[in-house]
Amino acid sequence: MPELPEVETIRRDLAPRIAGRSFVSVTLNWPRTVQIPSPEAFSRRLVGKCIKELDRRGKYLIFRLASGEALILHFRMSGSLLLDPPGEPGPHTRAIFTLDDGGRLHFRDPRKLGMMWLVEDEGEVVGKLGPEPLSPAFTADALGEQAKRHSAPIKAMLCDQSLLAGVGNMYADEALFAAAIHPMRRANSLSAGEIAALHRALRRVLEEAIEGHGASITDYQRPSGQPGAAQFTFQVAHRGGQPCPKCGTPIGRIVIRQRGTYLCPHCQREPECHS
DNA sequence: CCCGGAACCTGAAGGC
DNA sequence: TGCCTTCAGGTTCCGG
Repeated sequence: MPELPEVETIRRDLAPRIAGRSFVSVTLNWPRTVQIPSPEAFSRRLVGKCIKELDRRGKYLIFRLASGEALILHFRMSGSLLLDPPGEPGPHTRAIFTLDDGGRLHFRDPRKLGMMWLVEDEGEVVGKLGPEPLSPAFTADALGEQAKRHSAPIKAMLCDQSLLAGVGNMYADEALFAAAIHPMRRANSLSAGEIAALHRALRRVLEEAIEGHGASITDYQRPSGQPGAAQFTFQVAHRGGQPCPKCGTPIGRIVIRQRGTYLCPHCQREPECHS
């Protein structure tokens, strides 16, 4: 599931290879991936357009075009973007972008939940996102102010894209474990010390995952087809039943807001039971 | 405002 | 072995 570190890896891998290239053709095998405009207009308008730069906002990958338009991709659960994959396009290839140097970009997405947009104003798609967790603007104070205003479980707050961009299920669990905070704790119950620890943990967990080129838990792969290695550094995420690296207690799994949540029941103490 | 639940999807895993 | 059910989860939308 591509979250911030996975999308950032795709951006870094791809940027030097496709900056300055133009689209020669666009083939849509699953047109419903396209949100804006119509699939026909999407393909037609992309042809001939030059890629100025690749950017990322939260979990969105943004192709800034020389025309001023933006091609935006979201990978949701199972999407990946492959550059020049060997052989014929696989059965899960939903779109193929051919570039003017012969390069081919395959949008692969087994579960068909991925999305693409071609827009004049990227704010139309990414305008409502919260701050980037790795930007200087995201301070511990900013996180604390945010937390004060929310009584929801802290994990739900971390995963809310309008409050913080790019953190999803896996990295929220990892950050909360690193900060020794139970994911069910109400956001506005966290002490200043806990907020500071959580802020540090978020940054460290995301930076380390980027260094590991993302986590290949299920379908994610780098544009080269290689897997990432960040999953090997996970302490709790997707490690139910295995011993906690800090204390040896078996990692537990609970459900918060319909999402599987991994935690150490010993290191991350339960919030007060209010019967 | 806050929350739960469904919908979108299909491959994998579990039950019988 | 094989069919059926359930689950996974990011985002959006609907309803209580």
